Amino acid sequence: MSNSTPATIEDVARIAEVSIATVSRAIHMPEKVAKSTRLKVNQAIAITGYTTNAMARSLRLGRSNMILVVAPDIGDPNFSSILVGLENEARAHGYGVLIGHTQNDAQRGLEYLKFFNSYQAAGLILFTGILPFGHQAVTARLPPSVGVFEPVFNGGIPYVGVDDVEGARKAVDLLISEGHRRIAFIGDSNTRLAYRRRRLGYEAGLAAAGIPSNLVLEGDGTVESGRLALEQLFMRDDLPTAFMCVNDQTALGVALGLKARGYEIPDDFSVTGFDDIPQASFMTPSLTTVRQPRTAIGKHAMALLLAMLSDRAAPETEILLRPDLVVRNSVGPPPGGKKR
Amino acid sequence: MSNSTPATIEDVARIAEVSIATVSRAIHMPEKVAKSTRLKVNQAIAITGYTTNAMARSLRLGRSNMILVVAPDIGDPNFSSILVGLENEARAHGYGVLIGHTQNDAQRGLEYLKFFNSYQAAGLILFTGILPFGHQAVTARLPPSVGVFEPVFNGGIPYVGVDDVEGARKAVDLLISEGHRRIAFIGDSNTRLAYRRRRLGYEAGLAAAGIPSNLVLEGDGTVESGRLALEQLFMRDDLPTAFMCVNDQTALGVALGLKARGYEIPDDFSVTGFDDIPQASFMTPSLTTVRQPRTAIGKHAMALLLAMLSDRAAPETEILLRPDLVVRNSVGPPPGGKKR
DNA sequence: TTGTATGCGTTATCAT
DNA sequence: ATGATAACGCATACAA
Repeated sequence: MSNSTPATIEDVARIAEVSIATVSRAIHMPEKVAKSTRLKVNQAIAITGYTTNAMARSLRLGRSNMILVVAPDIGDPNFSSILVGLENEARAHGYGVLIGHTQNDAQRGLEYLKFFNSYQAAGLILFTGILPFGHQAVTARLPPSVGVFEPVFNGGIPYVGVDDVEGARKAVDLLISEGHRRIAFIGDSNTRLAYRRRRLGYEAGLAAAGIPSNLVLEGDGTVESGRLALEQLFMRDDLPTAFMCVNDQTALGVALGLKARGYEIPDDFSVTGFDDIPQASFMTPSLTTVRQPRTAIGKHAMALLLAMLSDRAAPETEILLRPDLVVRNSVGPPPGGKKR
Repeated sequence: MSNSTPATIEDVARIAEVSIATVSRAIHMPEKVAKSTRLKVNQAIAITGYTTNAMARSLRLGRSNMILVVAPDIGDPNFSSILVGLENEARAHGYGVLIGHTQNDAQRGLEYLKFFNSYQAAGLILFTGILPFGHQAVTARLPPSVGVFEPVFNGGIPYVGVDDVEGARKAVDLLISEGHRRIAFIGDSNTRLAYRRRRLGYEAGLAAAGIPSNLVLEGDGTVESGRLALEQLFMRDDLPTAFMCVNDQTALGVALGLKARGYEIPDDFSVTGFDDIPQASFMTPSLTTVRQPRTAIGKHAMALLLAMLSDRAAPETEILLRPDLVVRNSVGPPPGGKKR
């Protein structure tokens, strides 16, 4: 059965009593081979337990069936669920997933470019908003690539993400429908497009309800920044009845700060987040937030990349998935009751 | 600069005006080559931006420098931090990390054996406690493999984990030192060795303090099972003052159940967990638990595997890292106050 | 429909 | 210290 050295195409050919060319054809172009021979070959494959040597194949083809997935931080809790989608889709099409994380280190990014080259990877999935390798030099002829979450700096690379505007809009709309009029937005001043779009959704919602622009504070997306923003608001004595946060971490910070000051959520204040990270459902109160369909994003990103590899058709440049509002317990009517 | 087709060893040889054999030597056995030639070669490499074609190399060597990491569920939040350790260590030694998840599906496991073969992976990191491929057939000659968290069923494979007994011991000892005497253990009836060991630590702690064996309930490690175990205890009207849980999920379930019944933690009951999953620090109250040094586990596992690959020395069979007790706010003295 | 033969880029063996 | 060359396993152009 499993002999010391893996069976090669020659072993199969010998047993099937055909040439190696025929074996190769039987595998890759079955219709070009007589039914009877095909049968013999398949039997021989079964007997030997033959598996194509991917290295030899890639060498011959000048391209491997591996996809390199580069993320700034593979330890990010959001990353794994995306990875699931990526991996499933890749595997289903006979591709392997090679992972690497850059730790936001440009040097490391360059290393990965070499790596990519060395492994003749067929394509690239990019998690960072920016190209991990020096833009200028490489941008010209980049391998088939797909971004996840947001456009890759310098453009030209299609990406799969979530409709942040719509997601944010759903959150404000909920708040407004509960009767809130003074709604603060705790944003993220980083340049990530996703964050800017969430703010856009917030503003659009306000505008649609005829509410003049409200309080916007920019943090940096961390728990701490949520807490800080809250303190600022208290200092300015300019309190909203609801806090709409650019992500769940920020919302967590706000919730923690509110609790520390002795307030109850959602009785005294309402809070919403964005992303639906795992702990969102375990906070007290559990957080009303906007869910990123992570596995689906991974799946779509990989599917798009694979499509680019087979067709040479110009890919869609942007695929936005529909985010869902996850209603939990951090939102209620404002203290004075539902205004209208 | 970055030409349409990557530079090969021949390009380098031509520019350096040496043979390809010399280039190869200059790279892999620099001491066997004259200093002056070495210099020329290095310059040529710099000029061309040459990177070894990993496919060709692997084909020639009969083995690639890729490590296959197989986990039952790469979406598990615990997985990513381990992955960081694995990836860093691998990369530092010039290895790539190929990932796959079996979804606990035996069929999928078999598929990965083929995959492993096809990619000529140099080694295997196993997350499951059991071999993903049919044991009997393959066990005989398995590739160099290392388990993570716990021994791989059927043994023979070294693994890196945490000292569960010691970790559990630290938790009971804390509880005991706070004055608790009636300490329930909510376990996990699954066959995972780690879980059994945690119970062992619990019993050892009790024994050391001269406390007769207490209440042990077996769940299945889920949030729900924690809640259920709690209900059973209430039904039996046989309440402890502290709940020591086999993992954080279970502890979460217990905490939720306690809260639902209107009790305060840690005033009415103390609760401990194990693992230190991300949400442990965000629960209210934050959970006192035992931390798995995840990144370190990954790092050690990969280091061990790599060592096995270079030395052919028989590896240590078990590496147990020291777990740390993370003291947060879910433990206090029992209601009656610290006894004796 | 099938077989023969070439080359993909390396490393290692054997000469020199 | 260096060079020529074979072989790794495969896919395909070309011949039959």
